[in-house]
Amino acid sequence: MPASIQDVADRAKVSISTVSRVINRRNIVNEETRKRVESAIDELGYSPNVFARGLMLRRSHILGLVLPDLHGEFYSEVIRGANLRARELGYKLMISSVVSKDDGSELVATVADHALLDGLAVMISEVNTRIRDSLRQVKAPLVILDGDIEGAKHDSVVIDQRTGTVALLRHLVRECGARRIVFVGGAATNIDSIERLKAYQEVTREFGLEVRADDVHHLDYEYDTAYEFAFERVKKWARGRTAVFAANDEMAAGIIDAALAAGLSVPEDLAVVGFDDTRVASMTRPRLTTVRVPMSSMGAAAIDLLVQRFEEPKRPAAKLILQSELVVRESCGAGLAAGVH
Amino acid sequence: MPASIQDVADRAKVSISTVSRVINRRNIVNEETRKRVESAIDELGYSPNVFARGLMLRRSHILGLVLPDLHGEFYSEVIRGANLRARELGYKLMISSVVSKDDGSELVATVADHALLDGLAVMISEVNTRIRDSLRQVKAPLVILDGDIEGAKHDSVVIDQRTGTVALLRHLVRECGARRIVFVGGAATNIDSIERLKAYQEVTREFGLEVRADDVHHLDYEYDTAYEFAFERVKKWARGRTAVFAANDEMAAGIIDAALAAGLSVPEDLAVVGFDDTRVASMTRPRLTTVRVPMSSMGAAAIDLLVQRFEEPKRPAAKLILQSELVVRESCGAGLAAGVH
DNA sequence: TAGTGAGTTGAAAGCGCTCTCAGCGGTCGA
DNA sequence: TCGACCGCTGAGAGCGCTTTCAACTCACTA
Repeated sequence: MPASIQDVADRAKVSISTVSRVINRRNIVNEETRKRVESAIDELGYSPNVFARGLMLRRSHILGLVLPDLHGEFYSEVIRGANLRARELGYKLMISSVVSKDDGSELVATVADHALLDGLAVMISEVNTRIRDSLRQVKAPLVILDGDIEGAKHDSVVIDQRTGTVALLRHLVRECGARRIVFVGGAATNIDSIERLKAYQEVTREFGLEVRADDVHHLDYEYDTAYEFAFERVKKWARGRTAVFAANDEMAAGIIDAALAAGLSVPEDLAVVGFDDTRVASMTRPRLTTVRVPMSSMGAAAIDLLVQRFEEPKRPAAKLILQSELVVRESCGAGLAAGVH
Repeated sequence: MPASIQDVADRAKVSISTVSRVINRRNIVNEETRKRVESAIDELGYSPNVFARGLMLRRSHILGLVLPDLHGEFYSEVIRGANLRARELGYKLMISSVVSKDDGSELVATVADHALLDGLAVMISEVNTRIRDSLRQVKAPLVILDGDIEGAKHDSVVIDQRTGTVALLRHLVRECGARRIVFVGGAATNIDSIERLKAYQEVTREFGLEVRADDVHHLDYEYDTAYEFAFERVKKWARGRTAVFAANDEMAAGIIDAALAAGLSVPEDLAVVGFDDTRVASMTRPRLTTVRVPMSSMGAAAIDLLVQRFEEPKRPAAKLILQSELVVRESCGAGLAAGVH
């Protein structure tokens, strides 16, 4: 049984009130008394019971982070950013994931005992009403990553995918001479995919590019799926100045490998670009032209907003927009086209 | 202010004792009363206060996971495995990292309020006395991943790196015809590196392979470092039937790319193998022959041991050994050598 | 008729802490 | 000389819960 505040008080020959005062750094304690208490604390290796404290203060200094899935570099970086910042600010981080086909009940379970959590950051990747419903019930400070819940006021961190995507696609058309762009997205309900598709439609319209019926596809963000999917089509795609815009790097890698396996060369016969700028983007050959997303900054920003909210509960809901950024490598064939033009 | 047990009691016209009994599934409550209480709970959206409960029960159902660094796929997979298993068993996971050059005090800070944590899993990657010292003070159930603390009894999960490494290196010699193996490790104090180096020495001795003074190197597990390091040496290495054994996949990828950049071909001029079987291992060209490490199983196993410990506090310290496994791809040139032999 | 025990419930203690309030001795201005 | 105030400290209430203990009701048995 660890030492309690009473043990410390006994040893220092003071009341527990005084011990409490010493701990909470109220400098209203006599110098000498304070020293006596402090050494009693040291000798007993005392540290205040978190539960008793939480019960009184209604503050746990624990923040929750809920992600769609813990797989892959993207999430790992978000966690990393959040963890570091939480540490800096004196908070602890509790992590949880929501399995993909969740109806929201699991999320509620994670969140329900929000007496435990001072605040909660949730990353939303699916347009799923159930999840939104359950989130709306959360009373603790809430930060939504990458999405929005109407009807609930909360802070949010979003990535401006549009700017990056538009820059990427314009680059494809202007610098790389693409005349047709094929879109390969994640699930049709995936928020990021939807955003990227929107930007895709915007740019194709801007340049008057023809979008054929089978130029927009929805897969699942996986390498293997993209590989198989692409393997049957790359030859067709390769006729004409076609570029493939994959909504993440993994799929782009799969498509590149499918093209190479089919005897094509990238980017000469087919340009391929990705999204996220994860580790794989610099591992493919040719290396991927992609859009960099500030993953760890997202996590850190979420924590920042949460903590700010504690300090200033009345502040109007903030929406933090993080920029995405075009990263040009070889897979788009910019160098080539520059010669052609 | 969320509803308390008293609110529920009032609404159901019973005492708080009865509410408590209903919650804790003691079936000693009258059917009818129970229903009344349950609907009161529903109507108020009541959920018990974690702190009050923790104060009484001295159990939080929160487990801690401390990792050396949250960067990279390896750790991300450990977290994932741990998170999933914790969920299954009804526990929550608190994550923290220890910055690399820590003296252990940060770790203590993470751990100190162990009233909060029911148990703790710590991954150790450096032979660092300070960290060990602070870990020895932990009284809560402790599981050490990938290391050992003498003087403290605790459960541990280790990966049998030897078996996998030996299989890998024997494969290099027997199937790929390597006559010289260069070792490129992580930091000299890194536990995994040390283990892998031991196995390296064992196999070179077994086959009577000459190990020159500059055949063993210690870098930092990074792609870039390995690339630069290798770039100056690959031509020298390539004379003779040399293979490079990098202690992780990232470095192996850097070395492959350095070799290709220097105009060599892998594995014909130089065989390169890695360790971990992370995502990059299948992204390099040629793809990496490596050793698969059960990353997410490690995390899950740690949680299992922790929970078992609660149920059976007196059980002697267990050491769970997870196997590593040789994964043969193209970078070692097995196919080639088979032809040569 | 009283005693027994099962089934069910409530009163109250107490977990370890924070915080309000009152009380101590002493100094100071009126 | 007295009240006001200051610096410091302790008593005690109370946070929301679990759990012990006693009590009450209602068969059922001796």
